[in-house]
Amino acid sequence: MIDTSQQVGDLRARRRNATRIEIQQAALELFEENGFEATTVDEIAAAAGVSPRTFFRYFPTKEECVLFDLYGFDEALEACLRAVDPEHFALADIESAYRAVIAGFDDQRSEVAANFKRIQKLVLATPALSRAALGRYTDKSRQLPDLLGTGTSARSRVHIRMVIEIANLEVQCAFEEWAESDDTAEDEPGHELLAIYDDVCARMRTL
Amino acid sequence: MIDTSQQVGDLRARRRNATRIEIQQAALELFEENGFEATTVDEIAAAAGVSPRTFFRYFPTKEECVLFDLYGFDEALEACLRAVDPEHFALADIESAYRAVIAGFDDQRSEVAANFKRIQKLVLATPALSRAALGRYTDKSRQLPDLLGTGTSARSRVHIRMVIEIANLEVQCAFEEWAESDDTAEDEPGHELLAIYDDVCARMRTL
DNA sequence: GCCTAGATGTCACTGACTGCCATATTGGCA
DNA sequence: TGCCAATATGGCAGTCAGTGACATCTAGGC
Repeated sequence: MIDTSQQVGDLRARRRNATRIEIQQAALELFEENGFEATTVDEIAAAAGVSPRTFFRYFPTKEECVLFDLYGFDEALEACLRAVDPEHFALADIESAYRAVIAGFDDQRSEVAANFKRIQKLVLATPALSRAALGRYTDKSRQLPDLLGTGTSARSRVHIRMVIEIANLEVQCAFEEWAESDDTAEDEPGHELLAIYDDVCARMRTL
Repeated sequence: MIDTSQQVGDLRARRRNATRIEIQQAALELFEENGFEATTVDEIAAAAGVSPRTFFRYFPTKEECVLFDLYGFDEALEACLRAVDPEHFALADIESAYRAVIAGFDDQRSEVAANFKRIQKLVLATPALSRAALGRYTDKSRQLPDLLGTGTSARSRVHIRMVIEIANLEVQCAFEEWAESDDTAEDEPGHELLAIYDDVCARMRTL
């Protein structure tokens, strides 16, 4: 029974993901066309061919239909970080974890990368989305200490959080520079991003 | 004419500030009593003796009636930073600016500090307020580069922003530790905060 | 081809926030 | 003192995000 329901869930999960992507694409087009504020959820739902109520079954907020982690990057990051020893936790550890995720993100052909850049541009241009994206980063930086070390002291928890926040800042800056960078004549967008990320990390060290 | 209106504005501004404080106090009590989400703006307005419409003339959002900078700290910080040379802009510059603001905040007797701690605790306990507070910090980190250097390059603008974000992170951590610290037997709350802040800055250097 | 879980739609509702217009207050001036 | 004009306030109607409840529909497994 459990196996059956899980397999069914697997099929349904794929469908759900497909619907999510459809809604997101409809939303992105409307936001790019008319702006985030001027677009209502009802319009997005209509464009995606679902009811407004269904929209909120897929995304908890209007912002989240842009920011939702469709490709499981958060999970990939956590997997990378679980291998790290919480006692000797340094900035380099998260940096390499992020690096691995960004590299894998490069492997998955440019369609995903293009969508990401589209989203990133929209986020940069929309205050409400910037705030929501920021909230996501911060949520991460508060969840990860709990996930990493259970027996660590309060002092080291703060240390871990600081390290994570700085790593998040690096990623944010890298994504921003990447989104602002010239689109013309880009053969390897993901690699490009990786180079920008490394550069930002290097600059961070010269603080 | 201009002088007159400014003097009138001065008197009215003081009244407006008084009303703002009244609304904020009413809001704080209700939030502490029933929680942020469970409290409606209508209830706050009623408790403060104004109409709901007037509430939104004083604060743009429900969150802002907690976070609004009643004491002009942002302005004080900007004043401290204006004296800095944008070309040789280091983390220590913002740190000392924040330090000066926090110290001045200590001078103004403990009533202000107590209110701040109250607010800080509420913010920590309320996700919606945490996000809004975060947004404020980030807005600052995007405005200050423009304010500091007009002729600086894009590269140094990013550098300035990074420095500011790190400084903001230090302040956030310090405020959090301060709010979480024991209330019992505190003679000098502001000085206490200053010590915590210095400690956080020192720890940040060991990243 | 039925049976049930999960997906979807509809409806009604709350609550934040805004624009508009009428009214009340108040500081400054004749 | 009493009027004028700027400003503050209230009331009202409306938009829109988000939620709960209930009915219906769909599709996978037997």
